[in-house]
Amino acid sequence: MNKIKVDNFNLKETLDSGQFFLYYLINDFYYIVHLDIIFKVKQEDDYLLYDNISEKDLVNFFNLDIDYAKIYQTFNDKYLLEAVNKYKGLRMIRQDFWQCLVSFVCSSCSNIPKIKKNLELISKFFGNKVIYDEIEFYTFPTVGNLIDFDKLIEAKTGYRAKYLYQINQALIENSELINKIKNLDYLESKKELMKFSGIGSKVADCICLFSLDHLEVFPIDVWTKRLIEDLYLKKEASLKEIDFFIKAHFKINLGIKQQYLYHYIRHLK
DNA sequence: GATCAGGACACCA
DNA sequence: TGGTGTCCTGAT
Repeated sequence: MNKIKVDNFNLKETLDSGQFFLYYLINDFYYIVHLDIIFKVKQEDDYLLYDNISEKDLVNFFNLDIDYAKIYQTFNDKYLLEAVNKYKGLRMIRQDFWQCLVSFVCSSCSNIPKIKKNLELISKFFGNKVIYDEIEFYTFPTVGNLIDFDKLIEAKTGYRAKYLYQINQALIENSELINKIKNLDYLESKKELMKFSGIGSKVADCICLFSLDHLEVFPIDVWTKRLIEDLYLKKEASLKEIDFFIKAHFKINLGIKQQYLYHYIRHLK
């Protein structure tokens, strides 16, 4: 078992914050499905115990090389401070682009348990079976493998099945597209993503933030819209007004602030 | 059964 | 640029 010291990191809050879905808590370890590898990790105070992943990849996955103490200094209002007080160590996960894309196409008009179920079934139907610690897992299917429409329906993805199928086909036909999108700036990559059916503004923003390192993106869904309206504006507002407020008020580290506020508001209920 | 949801799209004005 | 109906599924 490997061990690494961490600062400002909380494994549980990070995984449970609705940014990443394919993980399982078994015997105190989180087993994480990251493309074609399954690794496990457990937190003991300021240490992570981990196995089946290199230190470099672990640090990369959990963004452990980012100095969150500095970021917390930019938290500029009482709700952010309350949030960081409660959920200190919640970090952005640096996800794989493809796994992230599939996850957030599934997320439209859905909820976390259902997205998990969709992804588990997609892995089961299109991924490979792996036995790890005598437990059966399925890897996440690689790009181009979602070629059976009926199985996508069986994975309970509903009307999103055709979106997944079409996007997968498009990526087979244009193998350079992913690399191209990865190298564009935020607005350009968002524009490219939104050319796909099934990816609108919010889903594109999530993909940009969670897998393309565009950390200044603040995705606006009904939860974040509601929280800006309820906590800050004290009135209903259009998406445009909300967007304007967010940039003017939060200024920097928008993606990370969004994550803290989102987590905070979801646990108020 | 009916309604609603962490959204997108097509169509309309 | 903004408003409405429809799309699968699962929970209530």
